[in-house]
Amino acid sequence: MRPRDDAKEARIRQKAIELIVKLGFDGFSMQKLARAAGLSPSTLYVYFKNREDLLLKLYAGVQEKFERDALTGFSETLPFEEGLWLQWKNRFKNICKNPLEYRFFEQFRNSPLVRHHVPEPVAFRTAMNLFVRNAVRSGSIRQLPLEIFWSLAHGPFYMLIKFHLDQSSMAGLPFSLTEQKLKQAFLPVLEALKP
Amino acid sequence: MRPRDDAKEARIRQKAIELIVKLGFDGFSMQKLARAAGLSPSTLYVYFKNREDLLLKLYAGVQEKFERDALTGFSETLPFEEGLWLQWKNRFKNICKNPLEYRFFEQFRNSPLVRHHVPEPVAFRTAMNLFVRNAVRSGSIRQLPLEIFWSLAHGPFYMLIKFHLDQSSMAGLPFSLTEQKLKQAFLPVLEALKP
DNA sequence: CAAATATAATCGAATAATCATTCGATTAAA
DNA sequence: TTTAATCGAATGATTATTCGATTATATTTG
Repeated sequence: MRPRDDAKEARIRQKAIELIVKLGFDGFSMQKLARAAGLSPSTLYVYFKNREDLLLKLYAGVQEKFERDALTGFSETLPFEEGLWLQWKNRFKNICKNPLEYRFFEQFRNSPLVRHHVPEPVAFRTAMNLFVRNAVRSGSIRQLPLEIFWSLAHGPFYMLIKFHLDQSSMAGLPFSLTEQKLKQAFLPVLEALKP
Repeated sequence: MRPRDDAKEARIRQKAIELIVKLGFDGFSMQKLARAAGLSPSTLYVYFKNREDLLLKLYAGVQEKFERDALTGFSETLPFEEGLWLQWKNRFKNICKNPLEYRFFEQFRNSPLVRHHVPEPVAFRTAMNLFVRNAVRSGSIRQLPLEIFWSLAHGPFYMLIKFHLDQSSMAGLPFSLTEQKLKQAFLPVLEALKP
């Protein structure tokens, strides 16, 4: 019996993300993917049940990787400022290292496909929420509904990321995010969250 | 000579947005649109040069409407707190009144199509930036790079909108945004921006 | 004012390309 | 020897767009 080639599946996934970021979901097709990955269209169906299954697994894979990497060095018991800053730094690094994956992720999340996505175990989310509860209990931050808290704690971050990836130029020059600028936004966010 | 039917074009635009929100760009086709709008596929090409032209004009139309409505009652010379709160309220109302348009807008902005979009006159953006300059000069807020300022001033808002439209449930119940909750997020944002 | 004309809107059908998926034959490795 | 991976080709459906015929209306003419 012939074994399934893990490297081949990884190549398919990688090429799929590249194509989708370049062409969008509507420009993306199984035949184009097969050509880009250097194999026959029918081989794709060995690794994925169909097109939708491929897209959903792509999304699940990217999400899992981003969440795992965001937890590097993290603990719910970290002091609040330190823990939140670590989250910002981890996510910033991961997005910079995998910009295509992030663009794919955002494209997927804003498409109707996301409704077919089977949600993952809530481990990541509960870790984050535990972190907030500890911070409230220790008096580091004020008590707020979770959605409001996270919008304050991460909203600015993700808008900076958007500016960065779009190379947006609000002032004269195209914007490029650095860890220093990240910090410049982080300190005011702390002010917003203080009790 | 037979006149062009403005109501028909409006119906096409409306149905197109509905279909795209429901099916995504890849599920959306000219034939489906024709059927939904109750006309022949070829009639679409009277009103739009081709599929891409349709999508770009759809986007431009939605953007223009959102920006125009966001300026209702607004002036660059408004006191900072009042002006920013008006922006939040205006945008919140418009999104609640036109959720499909907003979803389409976000889907488009996160797709590669956005690169083919010819940017509009910068009137809106410069109005906003003038507003910030005035606020800095009057000492209402601290001086920050524009991108950092806007990420602080609007990042939390748009994340709340996302929670609202996704009916996200971080706590037990699905999240639904109200003007009161909006205010609850707005006050800390002011803290973040104070000098 | 009524009738004729001009013209763009509209339609249904057709075109060629591309789509997702399948199938039978072949290949490679356990 | 067995068996799943792989392939090339084929399937029928759907795609964007076009075309010639028809329709409706604004304008001009009688």
